[in-house]
Amino acid sequence: MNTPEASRRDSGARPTIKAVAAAAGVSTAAVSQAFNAKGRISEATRRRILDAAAELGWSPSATATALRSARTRTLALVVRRPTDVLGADPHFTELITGLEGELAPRGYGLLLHLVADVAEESALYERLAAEGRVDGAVLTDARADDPRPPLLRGLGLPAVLLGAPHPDAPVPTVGLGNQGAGIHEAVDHLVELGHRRIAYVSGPGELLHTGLRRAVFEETLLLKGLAPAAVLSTDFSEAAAVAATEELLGMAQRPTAVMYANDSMAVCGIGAAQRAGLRVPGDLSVVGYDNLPIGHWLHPRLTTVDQQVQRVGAAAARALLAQCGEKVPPVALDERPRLVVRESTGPAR
Amino acid sequence: MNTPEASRRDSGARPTIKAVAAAAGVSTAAVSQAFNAKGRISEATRRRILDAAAELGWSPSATATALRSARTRTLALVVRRPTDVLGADPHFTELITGLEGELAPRGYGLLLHLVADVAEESALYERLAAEGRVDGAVLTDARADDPRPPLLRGLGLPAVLLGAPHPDAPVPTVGLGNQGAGIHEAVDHLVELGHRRIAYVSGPGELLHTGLRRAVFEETLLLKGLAPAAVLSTDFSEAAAVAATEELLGMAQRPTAVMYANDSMAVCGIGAAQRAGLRVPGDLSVVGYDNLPIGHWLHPRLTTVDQQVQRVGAAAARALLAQCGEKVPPVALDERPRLVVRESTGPAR
DNA sequence: CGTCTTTATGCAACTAGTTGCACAAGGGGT
DNA sequence: ACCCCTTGTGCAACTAGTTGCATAAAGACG
Repeated sequence: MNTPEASRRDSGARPTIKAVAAAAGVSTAAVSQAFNAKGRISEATRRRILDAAAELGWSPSATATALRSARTRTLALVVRRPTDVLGADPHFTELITGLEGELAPRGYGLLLHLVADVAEESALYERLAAEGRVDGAVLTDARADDPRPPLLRGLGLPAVLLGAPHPDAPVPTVGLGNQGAGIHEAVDHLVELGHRRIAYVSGPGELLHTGLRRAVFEETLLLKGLAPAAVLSTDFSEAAAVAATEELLGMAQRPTAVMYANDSMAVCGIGAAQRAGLRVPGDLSVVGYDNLPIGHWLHPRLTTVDQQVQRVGAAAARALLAQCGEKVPPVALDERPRLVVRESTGPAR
Repeated sequence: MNTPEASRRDSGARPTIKAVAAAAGVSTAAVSQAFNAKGRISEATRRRILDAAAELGWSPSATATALRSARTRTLALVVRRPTDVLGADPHFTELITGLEGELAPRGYGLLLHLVADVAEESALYERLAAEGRVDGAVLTDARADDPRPPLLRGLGLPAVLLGAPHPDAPVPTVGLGNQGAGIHEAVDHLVELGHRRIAYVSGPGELLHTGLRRAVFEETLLLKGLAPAAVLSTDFSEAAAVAATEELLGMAQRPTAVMYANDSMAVCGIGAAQRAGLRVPGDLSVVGYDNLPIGHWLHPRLTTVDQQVQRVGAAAARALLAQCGEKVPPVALDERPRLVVRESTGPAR
């Protein structure tokens, strides 16, 4: 009834460093030193302090430590989500998995926020910085004239931007090198299958990665002496993907293959094509982007471009931790996005 | 070159309450009172202080406030993710959306953690509580003899458990009432369509909601004088869903309809059936659970059960905030899970 | 013109750790 | 036996706000 275990649990108030110091018969300074492996304490004293702390179930208060050190051991991830798109892209789940894998073992936490637009996102960073709530931030979806890197730099908040590495960006950029490689491969693949009328369904034009991929798509086709059958922009929503697909299928010379800016849209596109009575890949070949797990299990299995979102997430976490003063080896991202050929692409009719 | 704007941005160190007090010609106590609408300050002084703070770009340090008040204005969401399942279920994205919608406007943050199993999850709560990093936690996936509610109660950490409301649980449970209603409706729907051999693909047996739904499935069939064609348990992974579907399709008397414990598995099941040469719903009817956005866009569109994950998330956030001392009206969850009939179900052959 | 009351403001202690510096104790060398 | 040096430990100040209590200022009233 009165084991140390029980008494620890029962005491409403959390134990403080003073309680531990009293229990071990030392000063609070000694307790602090024992926990931080600094100063000079005998191994015996150290043991005794650690035992007392374990007995009381004490860990240093994150808040007090943060106040003193001006480091919260918390990083921010802000996800921008158009109000009309209900669920966020599973892409983010993958990214978070990659980030967490690096943060958790080092005692860092990930503070997640959802915002509607860039203005709200900027206001949030201002608040997070002013309140000192986080040590750094991961910026997703780099866009042309992105206001966030200069903003965060001005706020003195470490940050990494996900996307194509860019030499003179205000904040370090993390992403697979040669971002266009996957698109290039995909176009090659389709052309080799005999496709000549290939369309591209892009994301919002202001996002850099989407613009880049679209440009690579057009350049690669040009190298083959072909012109795009069509290039449509969407807001990444499922509804827009379906609408774009229907528009493509209604063309006088309809494309025999469509490449989508992400897997979610590709899946919707396949649905739209099938609903229109077309067979994939018999009548229409489809290529996605991201290599989400679900693509492997659909019928037909989705041909897509793997850009290792998790790995990029891990690299971003490392880069950010390094900026926060942690001694962390960087993750080498020497690979490039790669085409994963599955069943949604086939010979042109 | 030297606007207040610029000088604010340039000064490396964040301004403190002292700087604001000095700028406004008052004491730090007055600044604190101005920001917290407590004590008695003249409106004129208040204005002057607020202006000075705005000028300097100052907000109270979240860390210092947290130390003094013993409240961090941060809640934890721990997602348990089997190591072999790569991406987390989009279900969580919906849940997070619902939570964030309530937390953000009140200045609360969501600390997200991913863990491999229950042991790791418990250890994490112990650490979060000992370090005082969060004010409360959202517990997902209630399981039989769940160790987490008593643990969090012992740690003195407010919590809400998502799932079927349960009167004498150690922590409040938030979820739609009459959890079985959706399954009940779905079985009715299938039986009306003439199905007699209906199978159920369940999640891990130790999860309460999955066990409950499976039980309701069996009871409802029994009321109709039918027996389940089969009931299989999986770990919620895509691979397991495909394996279960293949097993069902290989039966001597194969089922004419399959109900899955979530949409992700249902989508994989449709893929597996189509790959086996069956048509959905012509040869096999499929019902999912969750009403993920993607289900609306597939071909065939997925018949599923809507359990309003976002709304439940919002209710959970409110319930937790109320426990943390915030004055928040509770969200009424008088609705029940409802069947959404789309195209993946049809008459039995 | 002094005293009482009301209102506004500041002082100082407090939250829970961390750390520079001073000091004490013990051992070894001369 | 004395001194010095090494090692271990504690005091007190510091991080950035918040708050109870004291006090000052100003107006009202006798």
